[in-house]
Amino acid sequence: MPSPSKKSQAGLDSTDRAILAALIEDGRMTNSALAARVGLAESTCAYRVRALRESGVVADISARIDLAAVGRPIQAVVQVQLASHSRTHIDALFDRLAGIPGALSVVHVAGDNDFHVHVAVASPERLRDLILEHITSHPAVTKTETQLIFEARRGSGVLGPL
Amino acid sequence: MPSPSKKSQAGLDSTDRAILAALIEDGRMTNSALAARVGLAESTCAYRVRALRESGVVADISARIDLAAVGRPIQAVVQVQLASHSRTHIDALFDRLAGIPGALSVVHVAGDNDFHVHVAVASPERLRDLILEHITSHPAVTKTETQLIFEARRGSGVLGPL
DNA sequence: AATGAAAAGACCATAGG
DNA sequence: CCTATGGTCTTTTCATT
Repeated sequence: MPSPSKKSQAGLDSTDRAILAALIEDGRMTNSALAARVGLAESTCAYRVRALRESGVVADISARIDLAAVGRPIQAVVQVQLASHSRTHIDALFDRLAGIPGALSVVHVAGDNDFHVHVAVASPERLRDLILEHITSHPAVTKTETQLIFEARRGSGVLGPL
Repeated sequence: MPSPSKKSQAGLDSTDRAILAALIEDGRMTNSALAARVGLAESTCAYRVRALRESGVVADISARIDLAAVGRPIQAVVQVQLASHSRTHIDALFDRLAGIPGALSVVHVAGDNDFHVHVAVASPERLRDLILEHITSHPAVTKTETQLIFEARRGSGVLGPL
């Protein structure tokens, strides 16, 4: 009866964490490889993975693509300041920013600038156009601050020690 | 012979873009499902996907996990200013920041603050500890500015119109 | 929860159009 | 780029523990 599964937090035992780590490393790993790696039978492993996906612990499994290869070699962070912080304005702007073509992520932060928008564009001109057309054109936006990204890297992630 | 493949940029035709879009949506889609979706024979589709991965256009396929579910419900952006902008210092700090446990991404930007570090932590105390231990402790760091993240969303991405 | 085993399905390499 | 064929590996299902 092999199951030393330690629960270190809300419903996730060490086997689940091993599965998560593996799927972060390679989201296309086959179930059999995964089962071998975490030491489960294939059927059990498949069951666990399904449970993790259905419960939303695995939010999605998705390809990351080379931005230069799809014609968007320039990246920037555009910080956006709002005049009004009413819920309605925040929500509306959030939607609008997330919908910008080329927006990779939009973050709503506590601070002087309310949103950080990470964008990828084809050229500096396109960056200007994007900001003018989709951001500063909004009546509630008081200010933007744009920083060119020299290099972006992934961090070591979240499955090391707490 | 059915092949309307329009090249809109460097080596990528519209079929490739359809494949990329599908794999961004669901990186674990089977080759047969993908082939059906983009209207290719399975053999051809598999060939395309392999080419896209080998050429690095598909950088990786990876699971995104719910940060709260793994015990890190607090996110923040920590902006970091450096005293010296020598190549050596930049590189060293970049490595160090990317290695912080809980670091999701590290971005080197042109601006007053040189780095933006996106982190996920278990609690505000852990955030403080992380900053003190891994960031301000570095001799070249002159200043940090930290913003709590209220909400982070994915943008619409890069495969819409240029 | 976890397992093994069998049926169903997906994949790969190959050859030919 | 498509079809078609094997042979192999993978996933799923289910009765059992």
